[in-house]
Amino acid sequence: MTVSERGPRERMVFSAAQLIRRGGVSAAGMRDVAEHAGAPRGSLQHYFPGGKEQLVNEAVGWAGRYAAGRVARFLAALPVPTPSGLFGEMVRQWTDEYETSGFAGGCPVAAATADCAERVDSTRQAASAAFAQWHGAVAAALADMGVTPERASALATLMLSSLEGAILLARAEQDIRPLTTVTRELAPLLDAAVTGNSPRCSTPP
Amino acid sequence: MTVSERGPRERMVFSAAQLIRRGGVSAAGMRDVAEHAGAPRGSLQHYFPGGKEQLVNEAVGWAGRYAAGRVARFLAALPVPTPSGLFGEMVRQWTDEYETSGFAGGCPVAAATADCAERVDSTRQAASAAFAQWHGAVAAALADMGVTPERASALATLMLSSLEGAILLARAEQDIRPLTTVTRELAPLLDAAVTGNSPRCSTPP
DNA sequence: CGACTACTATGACGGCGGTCATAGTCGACG
DNA sequence: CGTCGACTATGACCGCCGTCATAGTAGTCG
Repeated sequence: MTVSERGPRERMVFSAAQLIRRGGVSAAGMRDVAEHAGAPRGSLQHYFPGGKEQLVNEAVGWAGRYAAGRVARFLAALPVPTPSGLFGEMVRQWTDEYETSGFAGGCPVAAATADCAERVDSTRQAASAAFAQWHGAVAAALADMGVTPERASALATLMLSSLEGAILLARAEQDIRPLTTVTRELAPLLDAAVTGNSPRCSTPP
Repeated sequence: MTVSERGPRERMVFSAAQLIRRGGVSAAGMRDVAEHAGAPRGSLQHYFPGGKEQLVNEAVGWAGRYAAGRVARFLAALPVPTPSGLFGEMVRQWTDEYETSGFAGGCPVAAATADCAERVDSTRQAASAAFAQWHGAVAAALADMGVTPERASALATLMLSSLEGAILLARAEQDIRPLTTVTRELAPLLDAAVTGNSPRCSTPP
């Protein structure tokens, strides 16, 4: 959240991600990024000779690393690690933000994908890598909980998909209900995978 | 898919949705929309005096109506209606497109949400209405299958979220696997709701 | 001190995109 | 025929945006 400290270069990447989050890539002008980062405009062409494309790609990469890093911190915060607990924390990050700061922003990787996936292949690849990193972190966490690697990967995909989609719905409706709904509905399915039981049932009534 | 027939006004709305699907709202220029629709540029300001905002909002509304309409057609195509069967058809529409035509486009409502949700409230409302219409159609279909209204609504939210998120991942990775994964993983959970059993288990092994 | 590199500062340029203004076509109706 | 309304056609305007060019500062090393 803090923009201060760390070099101006990193600040600009961070600010780019913040602005992309809100209005997509085209709404994140280079001048805006510099101003938001409190950095001189002239530094943009110095640090990012590849132009906006490079800046956007680095912002997407930063978001991927950030999301993956959060997974570890979520795990550490859980008293007893469970798939539903992890997913709940991942979702809670968004409900907290939306409740305290409003529904201004979405996922920067999602925005970059929607805006650039077709035209700018390097950005699409950056988004793919970011999702892959995030997915890998979640899948590894699930595997640590005793889920088989194949199902861990599949469930991680399901978690990411549901979260991204719920973020979208929540922003459109300006209501966190989609987020809470997917958390609640997915919880039993997620936890069922950790027992090593049938994929369907976990705890009988 | 057909651009021909129907008045030029409707064609332009349709074309706008098509272009928004690909590169977001900012990539859908007014001149591009007119050209893509084979309509005269001068007609834009005649049919859409509200400017681009109106055009985008109508495109989003069109997409919502289209998605809701598809639900009914999917139901009709199913030999025996089940929640997982419906979801499979909804997903299949996307896997079919991506396999035959490439990963060029996503959901226009999602793109409009990501691009305009914060700045243009009328567009955000249009997106919310579109999602609501789509959600209502899915929930009604589930209720017809014997799912209680509350769970039908919750599962519809889950289906929409997972589908939208999987579309995003699929476009980034240029691979339909996220789509097939969510279909497979969600199927037992969805069908479990139709039996009226416990929310967790349906068919014991 | 001089030179060199890293970084900053700012103005200009070219293109694009939404919108407006103005005029033109065409059919209907009286 | 005249007029009116619906629609089409085009060019111009203005602002924004990414990029480039050029120059300036500052710290460092020889």
